Amino acid sequence: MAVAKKITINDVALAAGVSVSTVSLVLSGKGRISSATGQRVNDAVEQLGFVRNRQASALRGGQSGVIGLIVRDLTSPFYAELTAGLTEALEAQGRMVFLLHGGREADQLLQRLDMLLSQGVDGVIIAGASGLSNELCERAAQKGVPLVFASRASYLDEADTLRPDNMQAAQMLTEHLIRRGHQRIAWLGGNSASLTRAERVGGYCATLLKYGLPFHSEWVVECDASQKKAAEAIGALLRHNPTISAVICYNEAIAMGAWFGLMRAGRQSGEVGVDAFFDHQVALGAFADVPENALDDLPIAWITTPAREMGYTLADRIMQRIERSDVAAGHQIVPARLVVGR
Amino acid sequence: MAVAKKITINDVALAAGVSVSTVSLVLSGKGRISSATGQRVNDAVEQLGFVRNRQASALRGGQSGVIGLIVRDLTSPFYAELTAGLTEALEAQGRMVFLLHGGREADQLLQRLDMLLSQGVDGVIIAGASGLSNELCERAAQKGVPLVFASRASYLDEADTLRPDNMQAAQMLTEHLIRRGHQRIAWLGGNSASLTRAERVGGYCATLLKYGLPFHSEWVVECDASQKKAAEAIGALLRHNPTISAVICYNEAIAMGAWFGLMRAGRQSGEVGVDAFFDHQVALGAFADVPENALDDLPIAWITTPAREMGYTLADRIMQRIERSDVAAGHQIVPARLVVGR
DNA sequence: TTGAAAGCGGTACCAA
DNA sequence: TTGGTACCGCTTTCAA
Repeated sequence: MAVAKKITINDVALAAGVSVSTVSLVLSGKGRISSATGQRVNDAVEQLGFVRNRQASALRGGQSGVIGLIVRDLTSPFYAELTAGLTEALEAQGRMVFLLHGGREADQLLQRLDMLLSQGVDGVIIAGASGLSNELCERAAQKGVPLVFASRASYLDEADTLRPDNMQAAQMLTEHLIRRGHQRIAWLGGNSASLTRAERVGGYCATLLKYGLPFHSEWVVECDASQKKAAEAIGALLRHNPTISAVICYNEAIAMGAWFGLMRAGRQSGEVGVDAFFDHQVALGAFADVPENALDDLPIAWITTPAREMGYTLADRIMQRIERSDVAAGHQIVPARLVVGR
Repeated sequence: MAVAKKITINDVALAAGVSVSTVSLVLSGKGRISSATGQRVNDAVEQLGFVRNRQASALRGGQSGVIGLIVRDLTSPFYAELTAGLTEALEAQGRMVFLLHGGREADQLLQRLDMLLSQGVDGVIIAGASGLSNELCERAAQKGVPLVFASRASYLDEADTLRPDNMQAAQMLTEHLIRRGHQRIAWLGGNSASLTRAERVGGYCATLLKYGLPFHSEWVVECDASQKKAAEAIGALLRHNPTISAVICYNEAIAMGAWFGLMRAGRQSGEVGVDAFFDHQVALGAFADVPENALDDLPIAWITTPAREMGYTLADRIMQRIERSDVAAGHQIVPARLVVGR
């Protein structure tokens, strides 16, 4: 299978017996072309297996049809889902995604941005940057390339940002538990240095206050995302505060561990019936990255950020910015979704 | 922040007081350039904030520095990890990844391949295709673009393929359990239509035979990737075959469910001591996609395919194919890694 | 060691 | 409705 000579519009023009400009017009659907010529050109394209070279077309001034994406950690389900949503939406429009990975540091990001710019992307999305962004914004603006941020918390102040509503998510979850009759609700997991967590805890706390329910700082427990640690932590928490009737878990791992911990505690105290296995006296709520999680067999109320839809929204947003320069940069907030386990 | 005039090598040449060809030479490090001129050019580049337009450079004949990746499902941890590894390795070389998503059907793949080709990629990787690939291979070969497949099982016969060694993985896991003294080992999970599963079951079965251990087809149980179903299935399995002392689980969800099932069974039979919680009489082994799983607190022997390293290897392989056309296409097999839980 | 100029594959303006 | 042609930004002979 030898490498065939590259097929260009010249070849197509020759085969169709027209000029290159005509071929170009047919390809882009512009100009008024007689259907006869159009037909002949398309036949030639088909026959020769011609694929249009977008680099050349972009070079001349058109759009490249490519969006650059710099994502902090593809391995995290949240970003994986977001990326999937973004590429899906973009592909549906015949556009593509340039994927760059990692880079928390400002200069690394800048370098990656340059890579994208040098490839002639139409727009850039940075998912999961935490640091400030002035330099980045300037560089992109200088090149006339729109830049949009997507993150999990409200780090950036001036940039065009899409982010989940962490407070509202925590409120929804807390309210759900309250409506289920819980009055003494604790918090388990996360690191107090996390902004996402801070926003969530804020929502939790505000909701308690709103309903006139007690808030104790000892009921907000930090914990690594390890099942074992979570199991131990919830055990200790309940031992010291036996009146707690519901616990909000910071993420899946914490929730799993908490559930184990409850089971163990139940057994040890000998208070639980035979089928307490799927039925606890302490209710759990939890934040989860992805809805279709393998853990959704658990009797837990999950609240999730629709990461895939964030991807769709991002696609819309960046396309708007690309197509109309008058779109104002601003913050857009994505609401969370409650999933009540069986 | 107005859009500054685009800066080209012409501007750089002007600023440095040399010709464009000289600038080009300096940029690509070719030609013999006096260090004085080189310095002046680099200064100008720095000052103007020039970024080289790779589309133009690729158009003229150079490489684009871009690898196309079509991945079946980014949302699967395995492919996410693989993608992360690939981009990481490629970025380290100053190259980039075009990400395309989905497309199991042959014509969808073909269409996506065309998108990549039209962007002038240097090579294409398809991760997770199951169908045959003749058309794809031809199309790529016709364009002179190397094509490499990465998959989880040996679907493709003639193509250049990288894949995990499912048989060996199953062998390792089975042998591990045997060395731990288990003689009656069952299999739980997966769908019999899955080729990956077939390869794994093959390895499991072969190892049993090799050690002269009993194999019963009733001990190989199909099961959806649901915790609840897995818990029920393992319960039924052990009820009917109480002599089974170890179970190999097809994936994480199955393993989790199996573990629950064991716990429940233990409680119901009342045979287990108080701390049987982390200590079962039936041992579990499991396949897992990603090593650093939240589940690794469980006392389970995991076997994982090093997906990230598969990404690195893929990067190497495609680069070889790009740089030297004499590299033979062939199958390359990635060994698995055993992780013995605490 | 450096410069001039001819493309790479398209697009789009201006004529015909 | 079509064709001719000057570019887009860069690389690469070939001369100077």
